[in-house]
Amino acid sequence: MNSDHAIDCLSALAKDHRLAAYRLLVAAGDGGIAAGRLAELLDIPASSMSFHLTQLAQAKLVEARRESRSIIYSANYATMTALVAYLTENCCKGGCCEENDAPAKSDLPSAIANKERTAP
Amino acid sequence: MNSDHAIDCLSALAKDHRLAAYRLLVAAGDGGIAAGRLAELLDIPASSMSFHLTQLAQAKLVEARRESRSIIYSANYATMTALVAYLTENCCKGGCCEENDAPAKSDLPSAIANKERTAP
DNA sequence: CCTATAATTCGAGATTATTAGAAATATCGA
DNA sequence: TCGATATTTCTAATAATCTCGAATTATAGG
Repeated sequence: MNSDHAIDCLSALAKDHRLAAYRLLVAAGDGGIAAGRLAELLDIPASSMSFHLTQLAQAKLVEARRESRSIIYSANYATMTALVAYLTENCCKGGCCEENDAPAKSDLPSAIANKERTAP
Repeated sequence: MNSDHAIDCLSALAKDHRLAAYRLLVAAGDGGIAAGRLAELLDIPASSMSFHLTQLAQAKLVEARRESRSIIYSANYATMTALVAYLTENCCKGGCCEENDAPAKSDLPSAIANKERTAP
């Protein structure tokens, strides 16, 4: 996971409808939930649900499979695991989270990370 | 951490300038970085930097302290720890992340979580 | 008190996201 | 093939967010 993908994931989860949908999918497990059923549960129009599911799918947080007329969505746990690892490794250095063995090669551009003060 | 606060945190981190700023603050440790220096490092106007720092502060991901004329920002690790815990407990159930001892009382409204199908 | 420095707040414009109905696509069963 | 169901794509309106210069507030040092 690089910071661009992390931002995609964070954006995808940063909206109540989508976080709720994602949590329902996690709770549902590998069986997943059909798009229309999710729209029903969240009480939003099918086209809006489709829009949100596209965001989650683009971030690879969920996967879709067709099953007869329905399209069944399910959580992609690998991406969430990678997101949590990214946050732990890049955003907790030395401060939070119990252990920090992994050095986590930074993708902060060195031009920024090492930039010098103009007037010391 | 409830889902509202989680969404605040996710939104705050879901923008490149803010994620970069947060990561710089994590790297800087408790010493923190002054607002103006962050603006300089990220190459954006002070007013824009201030806008982003306000978002991070509202989510409680960073803290501000005045030090003479400067305002020094530093990462609040407790919030990131809580966010990672929220994601692990509520968004990984049974699927990702090694262990899942904590049952994590859900704040999914039961009206949604338990809603019945209209046509079974 | 005055000036310089460091930040924030204000305000308006630009950009990006979200919503939702209507139209289009795909599947199934008769 | 036809009609019903499930979903996505298109479209346009609405809403939210981001940007940044100008004005404002706070601190420090003559």
